[in-house]
Amino acid sequence: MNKKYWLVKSEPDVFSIDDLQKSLKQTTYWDGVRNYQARNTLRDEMKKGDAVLFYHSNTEPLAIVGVCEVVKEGYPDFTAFDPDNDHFDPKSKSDNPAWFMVDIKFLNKFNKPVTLEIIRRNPKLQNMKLIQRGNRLSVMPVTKEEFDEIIKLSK
DNA sequence: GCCAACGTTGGC
DNA sequence: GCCAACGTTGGC
Repeated sequence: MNKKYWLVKSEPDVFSIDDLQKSLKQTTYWDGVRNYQARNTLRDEMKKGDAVLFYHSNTEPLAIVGVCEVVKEGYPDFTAFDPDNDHFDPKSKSDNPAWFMVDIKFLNKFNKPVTLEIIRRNPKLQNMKLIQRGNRLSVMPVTKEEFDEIIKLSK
């Protein structure tokens, strides 16, 4: 089974890589994704052991800040069922869930965050979905080559 | 099924 | 805080 590579975005004010590192077992459920394309990725494509780049959005600096891994594959995002939860969605029923999530575990935090600016300037990273115009996906695929290049840049 | 209005994302 | 880009909603 070939390992795959992904990138997830998070606003550090809401949930940062440090929050992940401090979480119980350094693991969290990746809830609140309410976009169908990202939902399909979470539900169908992300597999245990896949590597995930952790990106900080809406902050300074905008950067990929570390790596985590998928430890539990797609299952219903239960926060959609709870009317008191910010991510509540009445369209999603427990017997027919609309939204899914995976569990991710902290692996490491980069000594040198790889900023959006560095990524934009790197010829090998021009095809990353992250820097494509108008990209708003919060979960997206990354190629092995892109992943390896990001790791190289983080050292 | 079209498309205008609206809400959200996220870089700047 | 602004606003471009884009997804979703809902009237028709």
